[in-house]
Amino acid sequence: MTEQAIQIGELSRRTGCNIETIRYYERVGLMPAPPRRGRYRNYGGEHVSRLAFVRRARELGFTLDEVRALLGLAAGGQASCAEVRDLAASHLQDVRARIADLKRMERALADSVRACEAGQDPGCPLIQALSAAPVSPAGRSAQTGP
Amino acid sequence: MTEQAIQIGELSRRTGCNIETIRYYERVGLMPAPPRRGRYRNYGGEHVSRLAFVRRARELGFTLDEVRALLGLAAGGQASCAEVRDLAASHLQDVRARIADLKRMERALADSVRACEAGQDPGCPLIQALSAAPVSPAGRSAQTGP
DNA sequence: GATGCCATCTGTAGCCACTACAGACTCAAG
DNA sequence: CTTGAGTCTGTAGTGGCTACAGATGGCATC
Repeated sequence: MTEQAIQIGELSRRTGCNIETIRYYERVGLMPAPPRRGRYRNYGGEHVSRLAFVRRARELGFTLDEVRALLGLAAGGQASCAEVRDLAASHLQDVRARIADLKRMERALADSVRACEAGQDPGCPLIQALSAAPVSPAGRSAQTGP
Repeated sequence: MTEQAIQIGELSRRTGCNIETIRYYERVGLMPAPPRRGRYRNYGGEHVSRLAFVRRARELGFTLDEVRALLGLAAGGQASCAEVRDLAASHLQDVRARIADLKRMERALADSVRACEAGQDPGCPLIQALSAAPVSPAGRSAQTGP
């Protein structure tokens, strides 16, 4: 029979997911509490695929809440395709915003490091830049992101 | 006199830094405990610039530990320029790695959303992609990043 | 001098997504 | 019987804040 139950260690090996993380997913309701043999958890094929799904969604940067939503939609047949797409599209916007943020950092950092390497100034240019005052002495500033 | 002390609210306004965050920085040793008038904290110009420094470093994505290091180096004169540059360069590498990670996500997400929009497949292509099996059935995988 | 109101104070708990223990137990092999 | 690997529960820690409860402080107004 190919339908044998596996233990948490084997599930971990098959999905690349940490054992502690698997138990954590169970606690927060992302994974169902599996049946037990004695006190040991017993997983079947459906658990392997569900956990793999979760992991792949996480690798795409979805939050656990979004993953929960995706799991719900995945169970609901193809009627939910539009909802899935919306969720993904909105997450994509997030990701792009984060990339833009990081690119701003990258540019500023690269500039400073280059200035440091040129090394003409009196005092470290990077320290100068951090000490100089674009924090608007009379106004308030906006945070980086929501 | 321009040398008057300000309270935490005014410091917050001048730096754009949340009051609770200022107190948090004091707790974790990023900001010195200022003198007090009664039980109220009293800040001077040096606090304004230090906090502004911290905020700018944070906006560049430095961790609080790195900011601590930068503050130490900033106090140490120009001898430390090389160390500052190294710190910034290594942080720059981090930032670039994170950008690369996010770009991978972005590509995968954009592809899936596009497939969803084409909408030929039986079942949502995004759900299909998450359900399909590139999690290496026989091996283990690496996490996204440290 | 009593009242109202805002600012500030301390201390604690919550967020996210894990990760890391401590200390008990189960089970199979040697 | 012992040993060792695996699993169990429960709790606490990470980073970088943010939010709240409940107590004071100080000033203006009546």
